[in-house]
Amino acid sequence: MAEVRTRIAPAPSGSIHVGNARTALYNWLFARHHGGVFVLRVEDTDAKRATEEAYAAVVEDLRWLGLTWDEGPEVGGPFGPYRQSERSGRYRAAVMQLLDSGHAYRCYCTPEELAERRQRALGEGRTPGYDGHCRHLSDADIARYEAEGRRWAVRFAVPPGRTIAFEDVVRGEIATPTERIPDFVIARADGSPTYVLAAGLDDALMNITHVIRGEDLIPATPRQLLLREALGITDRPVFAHLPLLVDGSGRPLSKRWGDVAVRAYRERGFVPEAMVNYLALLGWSYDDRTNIFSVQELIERFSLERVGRNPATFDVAKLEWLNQHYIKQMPPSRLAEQIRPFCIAAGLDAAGDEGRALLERVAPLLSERLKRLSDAPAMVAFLFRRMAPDERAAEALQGQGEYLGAAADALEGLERWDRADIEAALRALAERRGLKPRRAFQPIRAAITGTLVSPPLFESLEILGRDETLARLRAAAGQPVAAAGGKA
RNA sequence: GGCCCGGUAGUCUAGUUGGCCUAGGACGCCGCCCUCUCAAGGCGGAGAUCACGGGUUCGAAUCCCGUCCGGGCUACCA
Repeated sequence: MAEVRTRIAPAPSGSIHVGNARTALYNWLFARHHGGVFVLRVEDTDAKRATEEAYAAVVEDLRWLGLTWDEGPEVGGPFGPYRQSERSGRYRAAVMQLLDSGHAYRCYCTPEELAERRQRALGEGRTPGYDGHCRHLSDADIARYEAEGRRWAVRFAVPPGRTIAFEDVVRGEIATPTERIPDFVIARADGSPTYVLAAGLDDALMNITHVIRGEDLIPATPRQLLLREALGITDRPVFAHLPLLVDGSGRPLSKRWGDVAVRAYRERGFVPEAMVNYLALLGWSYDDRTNIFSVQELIERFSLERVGRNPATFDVAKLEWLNQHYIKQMPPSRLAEQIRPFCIAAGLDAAGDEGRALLERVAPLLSERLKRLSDAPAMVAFLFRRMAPDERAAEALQGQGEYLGAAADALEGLERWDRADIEAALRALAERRGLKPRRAFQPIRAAITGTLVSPPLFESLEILGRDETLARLRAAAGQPVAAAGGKA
């Protein structure tokens, strides 16, 4: 096989949809697996939506996912430009060629006329596609339309009596009689190309060998094949149409259901490794048991043959499980860096060196407790500020004043302030009082963190520091606090 | 309406040259163990008449026919 070339061709309408992210991932994995080229082509022909910010968001998302492109905007390549807005000359030339060769014709029908005929066809139970009205206009008709000042679009003249077939890697053969393909628009009245023309032509011009895209584009495929043929392009790419991603009720993922933008997942504390792993599993499987794949493993194992055919439901719970897995694997120092922005956003003073150091120290306690990076602030807030006890903590503190004072006393004289000695002192105290560990430590946790759920207690106290620990215990005990040196 | 694609537990899926499937794995859920809380980890459990109905066959999730359900396309959107 010649060099494999795949592409992702997003419309820059902001942060990319997770469905497009999956399509991008499969294209990328396929290219990497075969040592081929992954192309990024921006379909920004719809000027209304294609803002620079939206474009930047697309680029940012792809980079975040790690889907580096070998050719495309910002990196260039031999088949550029890679933004369709800069390729209009090529589309125009193709349209002219098709017009000249009789493969396409001018259509003078107005949108109103089309809508009306369409309605009528629907009302009479007929197939609503274009009726070929302008396909064989007489010179007189044309002269009249021109005299009326009508604008024209260009339609492809679909040849009758043929069947266009192609072999879809995931679905097998798909054949379409040309009778079912109405003459479709390839250039709008303003001269701009439609998707079928632009995407199909660019795929050919850029030597894309494997077109991997959503199954919503299956009907576009025979049209693009027809276009290639009419343009004299003899080779054709391999097609693979991926099943759609749907929500819990089987509908395509939409804003109504929840987060559909990749950026939303990043902002909600998911890490790219988890996202990539999860997306890979959504429609593809390697065997009957493996769920965890590093990017390298995905590249080695990915194949279109093992892509499924049925639509997949996006399940945040499984994504979270993977996210937790990758967070657990992360070196603590990296985890500390990753959670820092979330802590800062939550209002914790984690921006400076002191805050950074604090996060470095708690990170090991967090790695097995975070489903999302965004869970971190709530768990570490007590290290940055004193917390008013919540309802359950307040309850646990009832009548514990004397005990908490004793705990403070037990800790005050420690020679070394480390986890092991803190634990030994508090366990000894519990022992003396005949308290079960749970009953002994929860009041202390409540006094220190303001809650009954926190990172492990002894480590937490070690990190908090002696002064602040004693101050909080004494405050909770109702005792005067002797010159607490900690932050409050 | 027409054409196309799909239908294994709540979810993702394995299995599709028919027998190794009394349908395997994972997430989630439930229980137990561990335990200073929460997690993590270990162990165990519930959960699928393989959409439904026929047929072929000694034998079907796997083959054939029909039905139902879901989705896509049917745009001068992509």
